[in-house]
This record gives sequence, structure tokens and C-alpha cells, in this order.
Amino acid sequence: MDAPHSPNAISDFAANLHIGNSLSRKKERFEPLNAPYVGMYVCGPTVYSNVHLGNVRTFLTFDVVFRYLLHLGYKVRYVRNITDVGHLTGDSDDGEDKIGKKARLENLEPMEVVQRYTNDFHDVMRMFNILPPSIEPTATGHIVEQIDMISKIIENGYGYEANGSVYFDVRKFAETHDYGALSGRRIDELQNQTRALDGQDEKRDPIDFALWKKADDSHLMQWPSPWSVGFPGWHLECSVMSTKYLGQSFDIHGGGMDLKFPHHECEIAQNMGAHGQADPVRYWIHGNMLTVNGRKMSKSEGNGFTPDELITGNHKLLEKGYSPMTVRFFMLQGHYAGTLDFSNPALQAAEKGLERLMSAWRLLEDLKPVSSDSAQEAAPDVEDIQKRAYAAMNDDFNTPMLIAVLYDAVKVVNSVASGRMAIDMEGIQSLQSLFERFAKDILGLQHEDTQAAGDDRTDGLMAVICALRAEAKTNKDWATADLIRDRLAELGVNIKDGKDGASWTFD
RNA sequence: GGUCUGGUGGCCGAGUGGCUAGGCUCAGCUCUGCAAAAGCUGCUACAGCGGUUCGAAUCCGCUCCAGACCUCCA
Repeated sequence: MDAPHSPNAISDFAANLHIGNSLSRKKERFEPLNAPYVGMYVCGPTVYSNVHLGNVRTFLTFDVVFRYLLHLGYKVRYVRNITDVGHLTGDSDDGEDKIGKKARLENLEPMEVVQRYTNDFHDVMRMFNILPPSIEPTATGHIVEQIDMISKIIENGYGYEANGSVYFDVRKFAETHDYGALSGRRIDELQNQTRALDGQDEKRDPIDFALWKKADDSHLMQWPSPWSVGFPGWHLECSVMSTKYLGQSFDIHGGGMDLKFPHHECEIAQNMGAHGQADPVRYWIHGNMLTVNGRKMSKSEGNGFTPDELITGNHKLLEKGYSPMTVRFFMLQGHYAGTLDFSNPALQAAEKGLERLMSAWRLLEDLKPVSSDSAQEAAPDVEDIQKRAYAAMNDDFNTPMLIAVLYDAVKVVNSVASGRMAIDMEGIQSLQSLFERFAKDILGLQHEDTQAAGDDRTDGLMAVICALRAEAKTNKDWATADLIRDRLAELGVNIKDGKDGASWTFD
């Protein structure tokens, strides 16, 4: 991806980037701690099952953030973890972790489960053209660091051991820190609302959370520690890995809205408790949920589906299959901070809208200048379109607005292509650059029907067929001309009659 | 119960004080042998009730509705 100016320069447009910070609940101008470097951490998946579309949305959100920061010229270190230590299953709290349970049910090593679903996760990310992060650390690869962080927290007086488990002393921490600042929760309100969970009687206070849990014999994944043979608490890994790779204070932390509490709140407490760092994360970004009929997409609701089901349409919620790019575009048509409702009509609309966008982009490749003498409309102000495109992205990554701006460019391309609007070569190049930057680099859209470009033989055959049909048309032999068009349509080849002869595309 | 999000036209979905969002659908027109594509035009909006204001979808208050989260559960 090229930066707008020289390879090492930060774009002038970067100065106006504003991010909706969920910590302050305000849009704030983005100022990196150590420009041109930017550190970003995003909570990755727990790899105990296939990811579904709701998960994809979160990673897509941060893919666009990552892409835009790169585009602006920042040197981004993007860390996205893999949670490969299972934590407790569901509400039932049967004392078994998710990965361990899956391993037992399928008679696999826990690490086989981890590998299988990590591979699946990577496949899905590729399918949706989501860029890999700079570092993808795993929880199990950082047990030593986690134990070390727990020790620091204990030393600082914010952690205590009970029966081989270690808990975070929330009340102690809250004496000097604002626990609940991110989620807006008050510890007095939290007090009576905690669920009855394993080990609750070991805690000094029900609101304390686990840093280390002693494992019983049935627990498949366990490690030695100064306190017991056991496993780390869920919130700890992200604190440890973000600190290790990005430092005690870094620029952006992202994740799904559902992780705000307790996960991210606890992360902040752990970081502060261990390092005394006042401001571990400068900008918190939370992606909102994908809903189906107004309900959060989740496995337990049975309303989530896998990419395979999506493409084949083989799911009770899907009327037909949709391509990954259609889904990517559909998601980008909503802002990441709002819920997005999944429905067949909405996806079909996205499919058609994307097709229009991509067709114009394709047209642009062979667009020729149109003189102002022959055109009814004056040349477009591409510079202005580009300005609005940057303004949209700078306004908290407003991809729906960016897409609306791109449709202005689509209109220009179509008008020029039909000879209605004037444009010079420079204008065409500006438009090409616009699509390259915003559609390809930033939104990550790509043509899916590349095989339709055809080889030489196909092109030759089509040229012959079109020539025959053109002759039929010249002879006003409409029956033959229509027959050719209809039969080709049945084969998935669409003929469009333009001013300069017919063109063709594959479905 | 608490916390946090939201409630926008036929559908999806932007927009935080006055200026066209956009996409899809539908209707009409232009172009076209017809069709498709494209362009143009039109259509029905801002949950409700009060308030602030010259002016509110946009600010404030209340009500109603929906969703998410509430300690180890994306």
C-alpha cells in the first residue's frame, strides 16, 4: 500500500483522524504516542469452534482501522491474540473449560482442537480479505509472562492467594483507582449481582476476579506456578501480551462490545495493578454486534452461521448463498459502533450495490478521455471527491459515508463511459487512484470473478460470437440476435449492447 | 434492578441545530429494434409527549420499545 506522499511520510490527512473512544465516550483526535509508530491490540478468538459471521464483523472492523492507519503512512504494529487456553463453558459452570471439553468429546489433544480452529480462523480471515496482524501471540505461549505479571500484582498489594488460586482485589484497587471507568459500572452495584461461580467462597469479595486458577485432575490444560498447578485467568493474557509487544502504554485497544465488561475493565485493572501505569490504553474502540432479527448472533441462539453455510446458502436463515465480498461490503455499509441487522433483503441489496460499484471500477480501467466539446456535462472535481472520502474515514472510520462518496465516483465513471461527461487523462488517473486507495487498500474490496476475465481463447470465441450477432443486428435479424443473447445468458454470459458495440461479462 | 447501546422513509443504513446521505426496491422518463446497463425524475422519514431556539431527526427532560452486558460467558 502506498502512502499518499513519500513512503516514509505521514499523510496530511492523518492530522484530522478522529476516533470514537469508548473510554471517554467522545470522538477524539488521534495522536499516536510515538508517531510514526502506532500500537494496536485486538482481542482475538477463543479457538474451540468455528468462527461465525458475528466474530468476523469485529475482525473486519479492525482490519479497516489497520488498513487506514497503514494508508495514512503509520508504521502499525497490530497484535491480535489467539486464546488457546479454554475458559469455563457457558452459564452452567460445570468446571470444564471449552477447549478441554471439546477435546474430551472428540477424543483429541487440546492442542489438536486449538490447531484445527486456528486454521479455520485463518482460512476465514483470508476468505474475507482480512489482513493478518503483525503479531498473533497465543496465551499458552505466554504462561511464564502471565505468572510474572501475577507476581507483580501480588507484590503491589492488588492480588492475593487462596487455596492455590490467585484473585485480584478489586476493592483494594478501587481505593486508589477508578475501577469501572470503561464500562460505567460501580463496584457497589456490582456487589450483589455476581453469579454463584466456582471458588466464590475463596474470594475476599464476590467482585474479585481470578488471575490464576488451581486445576483439578480432570482439567486437561494445566501448568505449574508458585501457587498451584493450574491455569491463568481469562483476562490476564491480553494484559500480558499487549504489554509485552506494545509496552505499558499503547495507542489503540479494540474488541467486541461484549468484551467491555468484565474483560477489558479487568485488563485495565491488571495493567495498572502490575505497572502503576496511569493510562495503559489511549483509545478504546469497541465494535458492535451483528444481530439477526434484532438478536445478537451467537451459537447458543442457533442464529449464527459459518462461512461455508454463507457461501452455499445452506442454512435455514439464508435464502441463497452470498459471496464473502458481498458480506464484507454489507458490513462496511454500517458503522462499526452500531448494531447491524442481518437479513436476506439487506444482503441482496448489498450484492447488487457492490456489483454496481465493481462494474464502474472495471469500466474505469479502460476509460478514455472525453473532450468537453462532445460532452453535455463538465468535468468532475475528483479532488473534491477524494477530500470527502478522507473526511469520511477521518470521522471515526465512517465507512458507510465513504461508500456513499464512492458512489459519486461511480456516477462519474458511468457518465464518462457513456460520453455524457467530459474528462481528461489526468481526471481518469485521479479516479483510478481514488478506487485504488479507498475501495482496494482501505475497504479491502476486490473483484471476485477474476476467472471471468477469460483466457485468450475465450476472448477470441466471444469476439467471433459478438461479430456474428452484430451482423445479424445489421441485417435487422432480431430473432437471431436475441437467440444468441438468450442462449449465452443461459450459460451465464451477459451481453450488453453499447454505443461502440456489445460487451460481455460472466455471472 | 444496574450499566451501556439503539429506536430514521417499502427494506438496509448514514447524518448532532438550518444545506441531497448512500445502497436496494417501486413508478415514470431518456437512450435502445427489444432487453440489459447507464443517466434523469418521483415516492413515503426521523418512536411518543413536553421543553430550549427564529429554527431540532439533531440539544434537554420524561415516557414507551428493543438489544447487549452485569466476574471468568466471542
